[in-house]
Amino acid sequence: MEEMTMEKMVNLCKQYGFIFQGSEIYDGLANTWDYGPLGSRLKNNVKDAWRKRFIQERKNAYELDADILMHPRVWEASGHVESFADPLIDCRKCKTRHRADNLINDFTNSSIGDAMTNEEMMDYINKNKVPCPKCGSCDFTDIRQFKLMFETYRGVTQDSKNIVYLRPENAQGEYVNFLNVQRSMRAKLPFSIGQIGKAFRNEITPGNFTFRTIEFEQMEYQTFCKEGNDVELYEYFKEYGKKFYMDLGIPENKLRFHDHEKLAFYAKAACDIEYLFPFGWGEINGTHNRTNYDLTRHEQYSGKSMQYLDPETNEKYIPYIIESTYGLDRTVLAILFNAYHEDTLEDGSKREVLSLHPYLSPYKVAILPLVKKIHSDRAMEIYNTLSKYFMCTYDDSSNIGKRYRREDVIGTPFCITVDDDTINNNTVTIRNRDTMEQVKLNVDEVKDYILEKIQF
RNA sequence: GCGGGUGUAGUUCAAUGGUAGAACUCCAGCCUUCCAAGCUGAUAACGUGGGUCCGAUUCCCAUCACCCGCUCCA
Repeated sequence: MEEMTMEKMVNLCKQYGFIFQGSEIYDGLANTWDYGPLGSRLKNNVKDAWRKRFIQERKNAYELDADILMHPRVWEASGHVESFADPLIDCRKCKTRHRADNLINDFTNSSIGDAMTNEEMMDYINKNKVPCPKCGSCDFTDIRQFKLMFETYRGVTQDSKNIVYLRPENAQGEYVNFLNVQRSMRAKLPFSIGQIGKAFRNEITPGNFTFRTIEFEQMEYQTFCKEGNDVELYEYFKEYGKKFYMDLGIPENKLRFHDHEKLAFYAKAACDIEYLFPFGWGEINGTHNRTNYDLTRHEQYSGKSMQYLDPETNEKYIPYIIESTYGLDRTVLAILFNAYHEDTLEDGSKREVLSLHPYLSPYKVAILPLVKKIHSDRAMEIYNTLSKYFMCTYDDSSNIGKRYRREDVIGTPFCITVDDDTINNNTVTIRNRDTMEQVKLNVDEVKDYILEKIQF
């Protein structure tokens, strides 16, 4: 069997309407991708699966849909305005790019660069003849601030007073609404707020199809708890995340935990779940113990109390937060790679199959009249009935074998063939994508048969 | 943003300084009662912009996009 490469996946996604290059007719806009008819179905099904596991099936879990645009002070409180911009510097000799602060820190084997302004760093580099780590020369361009947050303007004039940012992460939406959700839902700690939504980062790097894009969607889960419960919850959500991926059909040997050695300023502990992509292990989930850092900062910056009154002990305190973030686009990509395989049939012919969990499949059922002229009308009746319950597709072109193969490669779990028996005896043949087994069912039983099989 | 590579139909590939060719896919039809069969027909491409030239898909330059590597990714 040929190995599935990123290039083949990009082609397959384009060919069958999963994912298209963004703005393709204008030669594309780098690192943007549009989800086509099947891709959006798949993506929405992943979201629904996540909602089911993380909101519906859990107690004390609430969904939120916060705005992308937030008050600029939010990003000062979160630390993004300060730290989400890299001071970049280029070596004129060998053309390599470096972060100026890292250059100084590595040179001095300290962290003095962290506290310096751009001017101070530039002075330091020139005075101390800090060499380029690659070529050893000291001939650098000026420091340029590379802002990782997208900026736009609110109102008619474009000045710094009305800059608003496209959110670089969703988490702050949950944090600023912590008290609203807690009060309106009469929630007691520990409770969780989940949110699915887009975030934007002005990244430099091109990145492996939809793995790394400038606009991306996250499924986030913030659990608010009392200090002391945080360590246990952190471990719990790591495992819960892994279980979620395995429920989606990803085998354990394609998943691993990756603990962060270098922690962000807000985090006490951080661990990724990685999936084995063709380009190597890549992060698809991140679980962080953010302590009470974020709420404390929001209390400082907003002047509003973020304290929780514990009804059991009458204590007041700022909760700890365990964050578990699922990259939706990355999860979809991992699911696609995991699901794709080629089969060799008994007669030696090949078929391409997307063995998606039926819950995730864009179409649950394909309705196929065996002979177009004879069975189309009855098949269309069945389509009209079943499509009230789940996504169906209808195909009457060319021969039946070809239509099976088409459904295989887009991951449709069931094909219903309408033949003379349907017209005479009201029975259809249901063919299973993975096993290729066929069963005969009365038309009236089909709906329940399918509904049972597509549960997550 | 740097270095290298690649841009021809939906996909995979040809050829050519002078009307761009095929296979598969897709579409229409014929045939067909369960796994990519066959037949007929149709649609469909030189990434973009300059330059050289009588004439550029081909040569040159720029640009855009993609791929590999670096850098980056609290």
